Amino acid sequence: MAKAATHKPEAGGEASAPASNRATRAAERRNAIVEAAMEEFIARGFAATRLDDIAKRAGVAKGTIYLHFKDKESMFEELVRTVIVPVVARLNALPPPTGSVRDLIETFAGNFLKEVIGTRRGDLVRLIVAEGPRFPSVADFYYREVVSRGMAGMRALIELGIARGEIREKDLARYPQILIAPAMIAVIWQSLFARHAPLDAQDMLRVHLDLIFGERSTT
Amino acid sequence: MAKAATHKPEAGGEASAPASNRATRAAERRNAIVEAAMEEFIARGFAATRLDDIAKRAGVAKGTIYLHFKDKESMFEELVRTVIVPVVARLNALPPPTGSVRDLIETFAGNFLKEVIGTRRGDLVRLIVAEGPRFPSVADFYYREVVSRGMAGMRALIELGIARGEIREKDLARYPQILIAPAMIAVIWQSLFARHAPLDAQDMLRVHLDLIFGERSTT
Amino acid sequence: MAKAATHKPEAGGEASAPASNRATRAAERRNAIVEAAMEEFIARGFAATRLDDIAKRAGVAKGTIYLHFKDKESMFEELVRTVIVPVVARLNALPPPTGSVRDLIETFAGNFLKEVIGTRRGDLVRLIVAEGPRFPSVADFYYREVVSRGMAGMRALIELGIARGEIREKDLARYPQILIAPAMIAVIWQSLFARHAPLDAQDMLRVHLDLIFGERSTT
Amino acid sequence: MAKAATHKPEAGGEASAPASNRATRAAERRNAIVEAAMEEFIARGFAATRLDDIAKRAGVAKGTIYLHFKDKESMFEELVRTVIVPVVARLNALPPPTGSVRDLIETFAGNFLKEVIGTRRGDLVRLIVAEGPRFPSVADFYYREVVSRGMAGMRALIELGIARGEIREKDLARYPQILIAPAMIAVIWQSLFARHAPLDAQDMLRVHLDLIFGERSTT
DNA sequence: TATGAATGAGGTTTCATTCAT
DNA sequence: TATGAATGAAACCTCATTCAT
Repeated sequence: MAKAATHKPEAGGEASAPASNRATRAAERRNAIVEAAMEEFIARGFAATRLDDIAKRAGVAKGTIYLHFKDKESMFEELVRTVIVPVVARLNALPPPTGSVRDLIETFAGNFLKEVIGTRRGDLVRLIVAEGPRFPSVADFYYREVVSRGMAGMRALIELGIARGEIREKDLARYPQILIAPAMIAVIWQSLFARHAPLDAQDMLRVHLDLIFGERSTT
Repeated sequence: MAKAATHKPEAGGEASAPASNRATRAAERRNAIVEAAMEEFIARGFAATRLDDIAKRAGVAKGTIYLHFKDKESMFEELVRTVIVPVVARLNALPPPTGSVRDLIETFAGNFLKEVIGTRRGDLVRLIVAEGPRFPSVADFYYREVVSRGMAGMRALIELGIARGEIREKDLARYPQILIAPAMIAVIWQSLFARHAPLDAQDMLRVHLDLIFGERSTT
Repeated sequence: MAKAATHKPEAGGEASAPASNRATRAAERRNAIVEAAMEEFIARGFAATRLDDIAKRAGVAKGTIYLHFKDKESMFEELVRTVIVPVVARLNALPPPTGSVRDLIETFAGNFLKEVIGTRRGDLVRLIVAEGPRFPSVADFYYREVVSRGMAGMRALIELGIARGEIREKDLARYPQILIAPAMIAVIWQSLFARHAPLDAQDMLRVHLDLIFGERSTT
Repeated sequence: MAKAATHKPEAGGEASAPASNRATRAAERRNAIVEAAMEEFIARGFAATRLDDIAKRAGVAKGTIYLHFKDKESMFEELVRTVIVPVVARLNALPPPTGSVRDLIETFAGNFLKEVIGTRRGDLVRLIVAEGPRFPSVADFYYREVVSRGMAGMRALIELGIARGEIREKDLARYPQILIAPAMIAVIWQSLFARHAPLDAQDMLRVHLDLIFGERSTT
């Protein structure tokens, strides 16, 4: 890690020039492997994914993978971690609540849908659902880092909504899952049934929020 | 094991035991294989399941599987069909709507939760979510036989609820998924996070129905 | 084992005809694998031996090896056992001592040399010396089954020789290894240095016995 | 580690430290590699030894090995030579025979046992026995430099003993191997069977010499 | 000269599928 | 029909060797 700064301290300005010492290139390779592995694992699941294909897609030799990961299982586990970390960072960087709770949730969930539905991120969720039971450590990590935090955040918002009188159903605070449920369903729906019956996730979200907050009077 | 007596059971007359003829025994074997395969596929996923284990669990020889199924893929596909058929039959045999729509849904969904959450049937749902993208024919079949019918049924109930004034949110009829969402979430939640935070699916369902129908006045 | 007699009880006389039911053929295959593995392990040592070559030499597919042995290590261990067992049987079937102790030892050791020096059996000894430290279980087995028994037998003979006045050096009974040493040396010598300086093991044995029993008066 | 100071030690004058110039450091590295390789080859045999481990143990990078040796095989061959050379030097520097032949042999063999049994040198003997057949050049070298010289020396001693009347068995001169045999056996015994039955090599040697020279009258 | 990341051939092992019995 | 031994393609993983730095 500290090595990155060692051999070629970048000389100050000028920058762009060599652009790649050993450590940098190693990190790039690792990233390429993570990228490629994500694609393959999502497309085929853990067991059916071949390291050969990951290597080919990442543009490295098979052996190179083993310089970065102990074996296929560890690769899968670390990979999920690696991909999830920025998501967590995002969650933590949420702006403080201003405006109505409904607007807040609508904005947040809207963004979520836009960034998740039909994207690789969404597929990652499905991958975790699919492989979780075989990779308890992955499920645990996902629960700890994403689910439990997300739940806590939702609960806080719901309580705020109740306090402000926007939400009437007081028991909702006990089940923040209800708030998330349609989004989850949308994610799964898209990857399984999109070609039979596409789903307008944003509109469905609006209807769902109407159930919770009551229908909008004017908008 | 008992097989010693199996080989020529009808040695006596010609039709002495019509119930236990070749066709029946074959069907029994096929059932045993289906049962065993379900368990294994659910426990390990398609790719990681070994035919050896299925055969062992079913108490047949490995070769026997190939007398009933063309290959592993076909077995998986047929198997999902086989298991789903009774579910569909159930859906079709629903009693005509009597009483309030809410009671109807509550009863139905309550039963559903009881029979699905934490049972092999629930795992089947997760299995389809997991393997669907690799088995479009499975996803298609599931959509056609279960999802689309379920959706249609839900939509009909919702429209009835709207007509009777039990449901205020008219747009809900466009998204019957919202009605199902918490149940789906509960299924997935149980298999991934039950040990971190068990979920009272029945109670969550009640809260969700309160959102849709309004809180119960007396009960 | 008992299966060998099951399916085709050989019909009485006639014999030669089918000659090979399933169990028999399996045993033949196993033998072929053991034979081939011996050759390869002796020629290259454990680590450098390829299962591919063993399979090829045995005339079976690579996978077949795994029907008989758990993995390469177990194969090596079981193989040494398999090959050593008849040797042990031989040792146990030695005739009771008649004639002079010297004649007895000379005959026995002579036969030993004839059957071991320059044969695969001799190479097995070298193999055990070579791989023993990496396969304690093999060394243990060899010590228990062959070495300790051989030592005990030698000691008994030496004590008999001392009692009869044929052997003067009483302490020899404490080191039966001395009796064996030249034979062992001969085995190793042949496989390492034969082409530089062939060794007449039988004659060397005679000289060694002269040291122990005194030179023969007439012969 | 300490390497930080290594890079330019002679920065001062031009010949400030002639002892620690490039050539010397290279030789030191080569020695470290030889040492480390010996340990590893002895512990695992040729094929199972990894250059990675040798490099790690020697404290150099893997690539450095290739600056000193062409490849793994050459390294093994050169290494045996390197380690054996001092042994040969020792043999050549033996003091001229004074005192009785028995004392001479007893002293020499006693020292040999002390320095070889249970030491790395003894393991080297076993290593050569183990790998010799796969490395004829090693066996040849060992025969030429050590065995044949040792044999010649032993033979001279035996002839001296016969001439002086200390040894009665005249044919012994044809088989100096007999003199060495117990020592060889002891070496092998220790590395294979020490934990089952430790062997007092010095005492066994004494008994063996008693056989050759006759029991000591007084001592 | 020294490094160690990268390579890829080659090894062990697994497992879906076949087929003689 | 049923069996299960046998097959061999293909997977994962290792490690001697190379080469840019």
